[in-house]
Amino acid sequence: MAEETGGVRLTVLDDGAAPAVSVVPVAELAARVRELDAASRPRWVWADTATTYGRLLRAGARVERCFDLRLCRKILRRAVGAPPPSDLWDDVEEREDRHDAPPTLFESLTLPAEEVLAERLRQREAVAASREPGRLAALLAAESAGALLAAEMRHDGLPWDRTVHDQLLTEVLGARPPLGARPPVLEALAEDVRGALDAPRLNPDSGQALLRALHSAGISVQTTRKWELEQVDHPVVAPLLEYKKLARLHSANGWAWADEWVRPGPAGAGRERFHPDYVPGGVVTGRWATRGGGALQLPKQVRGAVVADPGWTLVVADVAQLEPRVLAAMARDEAMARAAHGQDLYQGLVDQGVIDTRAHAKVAMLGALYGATSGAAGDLAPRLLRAFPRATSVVEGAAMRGEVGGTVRTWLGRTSPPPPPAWTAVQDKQHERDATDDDRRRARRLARDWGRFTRNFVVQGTAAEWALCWLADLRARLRALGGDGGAGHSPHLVFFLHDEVIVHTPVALAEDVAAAVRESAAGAGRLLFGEFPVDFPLDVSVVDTYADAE
DNA sequence: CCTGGGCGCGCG
DNA sequence: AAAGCGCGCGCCCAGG
Repeated sequence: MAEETGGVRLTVLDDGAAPAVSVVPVAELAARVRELDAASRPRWVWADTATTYGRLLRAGARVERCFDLRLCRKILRRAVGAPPPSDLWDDVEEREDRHDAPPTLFESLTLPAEEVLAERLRQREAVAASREPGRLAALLAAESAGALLAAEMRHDGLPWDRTVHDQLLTEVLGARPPLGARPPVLEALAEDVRGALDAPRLNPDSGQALLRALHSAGISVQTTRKWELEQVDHPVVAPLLEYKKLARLHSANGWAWADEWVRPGPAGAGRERFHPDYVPGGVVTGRWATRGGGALQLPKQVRGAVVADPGWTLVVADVAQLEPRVLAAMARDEAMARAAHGQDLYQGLVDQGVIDTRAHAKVAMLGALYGATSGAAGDLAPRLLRAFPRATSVVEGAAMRGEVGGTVRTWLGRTSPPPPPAWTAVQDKQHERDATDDDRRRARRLARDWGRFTRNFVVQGTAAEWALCWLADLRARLRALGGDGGAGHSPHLVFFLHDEVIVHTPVALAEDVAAAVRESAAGAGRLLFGEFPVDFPLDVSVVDTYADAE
């Protein structure tokens, strides 16, 4: 599918048949797409899902499957260096690399029909010629399914009760202030802070001024971070920490935020909608990012404003300890999979006698995934190595490749970026004749930094692939439960956060949805890791408000 | 005046 | 206890 002036060009490719080309006027597009999708469940191919599918959604059409050429190209370029450069795509890639593209450019990425077809062929050849075509193909399909879902969730929005939100804000901040002013409670707390520090003109939003005022009052902190302030015994600490917490709420998810991101919902829904702008593939590891609205940082404080429509409910599900489970599976580490059997992997480590307490198990495991070297995590690392040599070798191997400037790949073949030129320059410098100890220290430090990145990349990236497979399968199951998948009357996904989903569903279907969520999780595990015995247990709650999910 | 970096904190 | 991964965003502040 390619957009043209006044219409959209559809080219139907059927194996063995000649391509059938038609140009559909925009006014007829939705009906035509619905008809084709129902008749033959095609895989729609287009340059960019946000552009084209966004338009289709607004016109009232949903589709089952697609290839997002822009996202697939990004993956393929890293993974196999193909498809080859092309002037038409270079612009897109450059803009993405520079991160300075105005959103409007992204939102209207269209290409000539010939280019869409040519690019699809180039990508198909690149996959076929790759080392593991099956896995890469699965990754491209999952990425594209994610793109469909992101567009749908953006379009449908997250049910949001502005009244609850406003009450919540007013309760803790006081009445809404004029634009740019502090709410009364914040102003009072600022005054308390000024009094306690004897700094009458202090603006507590200024980190530098605050640090100076703390020092003047005889408080010797290095930073103004929360955890450091918590160690200090001084009357300023309580009001200052409260100020920081509320100031954050006010600026990040306050009234101004709601004005910008919450809009009226569909007619008859009764509830408004928060419309975040998800960016599939926006993180190097394959996780989604967001652009505006901060949907991936929706604080627990305001989750009470996420409320189902009357007659509807929310099914909230999250995976317990996704990343260590993914590591066990990709490493084929059966000992670790045994410890991961059941709901609580960290307790599993204790029960298997690997580590003494659950708290230690958590610290040690996260340390292994992130590359902690010091503190409790560093001390516990040898125990994990002895208990789970296979899993350990996967992350250690990834770290070693990163430290020497190599790249690593996720389970399905998403490839890490090479280190930046400045990194390589520093590594080269340390071997020159006039290199100083300082140069060598710097090079080693940067090498270890990059090693921690590649170490985490393989696990975080594979976890993101699991989550995409989970989403794609769940989306299909929900469509089957609810007819054509329109958001008006059938269960649909409204939120996704790395290892957590929210489905908005008519109350009568809540149990079916909960079952679907579990089946999809099991299916994602089998799709990626076959019969390797690793569980992906979910915490599922059926609630009226997100705040009530555990 | 705008822009980019640093900081701090929200999320996983 | 407080560093080890990936992000976005709002705020200050220095530099142009």
